[in-house]
Amino acid sequence: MTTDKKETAASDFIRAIIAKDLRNNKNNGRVVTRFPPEPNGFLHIGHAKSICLNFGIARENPGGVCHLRFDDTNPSKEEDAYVQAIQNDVKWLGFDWGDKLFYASNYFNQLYEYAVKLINMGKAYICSLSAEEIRQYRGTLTEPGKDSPYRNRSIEENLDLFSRMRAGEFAEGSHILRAKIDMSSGNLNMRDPAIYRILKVSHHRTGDKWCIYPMYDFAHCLSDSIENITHSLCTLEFEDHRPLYDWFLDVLKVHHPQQIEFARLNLDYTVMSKRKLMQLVDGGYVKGWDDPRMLTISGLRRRGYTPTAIRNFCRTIGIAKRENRIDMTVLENSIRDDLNVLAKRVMGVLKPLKIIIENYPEDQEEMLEVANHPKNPEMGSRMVPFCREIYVEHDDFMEEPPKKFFRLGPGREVRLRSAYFITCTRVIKDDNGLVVELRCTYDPASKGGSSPDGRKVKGTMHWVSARHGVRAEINLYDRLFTVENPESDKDKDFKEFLNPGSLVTLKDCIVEPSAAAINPGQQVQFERQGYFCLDSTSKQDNIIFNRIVTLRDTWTKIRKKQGVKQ
RNA sequence: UGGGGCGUCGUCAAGUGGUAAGACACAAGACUUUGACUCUUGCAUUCGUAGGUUCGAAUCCUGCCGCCCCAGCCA
Repeated sequence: MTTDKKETAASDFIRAIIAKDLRNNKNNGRVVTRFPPEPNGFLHIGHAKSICLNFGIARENPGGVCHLRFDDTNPSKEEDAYVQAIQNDVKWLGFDWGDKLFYASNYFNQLYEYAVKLINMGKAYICSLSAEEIRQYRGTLTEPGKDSPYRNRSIEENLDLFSRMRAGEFAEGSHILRAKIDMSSGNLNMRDPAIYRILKVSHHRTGDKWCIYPMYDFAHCLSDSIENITHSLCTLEFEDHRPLYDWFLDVLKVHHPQQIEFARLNLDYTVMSKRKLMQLVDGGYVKGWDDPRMLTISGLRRRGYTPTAIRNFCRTIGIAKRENRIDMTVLENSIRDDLNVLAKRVMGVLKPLKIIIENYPEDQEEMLEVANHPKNPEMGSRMVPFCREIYVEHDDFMEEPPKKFFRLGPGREVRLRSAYFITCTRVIKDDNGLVVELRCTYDPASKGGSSPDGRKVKGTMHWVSARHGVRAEINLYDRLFTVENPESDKDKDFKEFLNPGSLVTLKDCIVEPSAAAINPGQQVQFERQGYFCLDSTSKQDNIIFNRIVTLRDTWTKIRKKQGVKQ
């Protein structure tokens, strides 16, 4: 079952370009895209945008394919554990690369040959300036750079030096292969960019075979070309790199994919870069890459998000070139939409308040039938135990109820969902004056939740039998940061805006027996509270739920408004 | 005094010369054994701004303003 919104076909400027190319038979009618992550961290919701775009386009076009290619040209940052996690995440999101799994490192030999070819064409040279000197020679944003004194080495010397770089004869940083383009270009990327650097680091796939590694600009365009990619989609910050992407392919006269850039995703109240997410993980601010507060794919999965919800979210936000910052409510809405249809309803009390129903026989217990879904009878019903002692939500009782509060209060009558009407007769407090227990009476005629005399009660509350309920721990998650854009303050580190209340663990929640029996990974709705799932660390004797998202809460809004007025 | 982008509702986003889609948010109301869901209604005489072309401009032209990205041997 799925709630994918296919009826609204995605349409954006990239798909428009591709459709036009197809009409003009530009690539013999082929569409080949690729998703090219660097295996240096976990995928996040921003990557999901790119995954949905690239794999989505491939899926939408007959014969379209999307490659998964690991852009592993910097072994000092990359690990095999990340390539495994990334594959897992892409699959989980619902996409399939078939046999099109590649690595830039697969092409190291070819890339090396292309570099040699460039040298032979007089289009690349070995520069022996230090990193610092290269920076100085590069010029500034407003001033042109200067030619390297090594720029006019002979082809023979360049060839010799390059092969010796490869052979490991030189120290890191002593030499570098550069493209010979234009040191006065207004585009810094064209000022003789680095192509190969010496890195005496072993690579997660090629081991110690190489001690020189190609740079992104060189490796990426050629990898695209080698794989016969037709449309190479990337984010806006690579716009400046496109002339270089084109330069390599034009000079080498090889298949030339079209690079198209789109705006990356920004979401309220979070950060969206692998570097920053890594800081949160490494600094212990969260409990790993899959911490449910993290907007990583694995974090969202553990939190209880569905692939469908994430895909729908990506469709909703669209693809364009302007900078954007999406409301968190859009993401939340996408999971509510999906789970509203799919999730079984159960009852669970987060902050228990005990009620003793004084006119309910002490030794009586009964099973009450409760529907699993209010709109979908096919989801059936279950039997829920009821007895004289029950728990209700502490927040559902107020000793002095304000206007419009239609839950429980002294002398008030409410409905217990699918059970009975009860009336509060007495409030019991502890020494500090805190309400610790309620005494009520019930109306036996109201069994099932309606009264034969037709009288109305405004409030309906969830409840759990105290004798039968199962104790559970529940993690309530809130946004990770307290401000919309934690990265906007240039004087403060983004971590200063971490929300101390982003995780609140409730240890003494009580849930109905059937809730405790759900499968890991299955989502349920605790009525009136929100959507939850079992955490991956949940055990039979220590049940742990994660709150995925709350239900929309009009009452809280009303209360806040009343608060403002007072 | 460099180069590259972008400016349409609070937030996203359609629109590509014919008179401003949709989504989220928000507001009002209906329904309701979840204050949920669902439903109804409202929400840009206006498209950064000033001119120009045109019968007609968010769409074409010009000037101006604002915002973002680029000086890794990261991707």
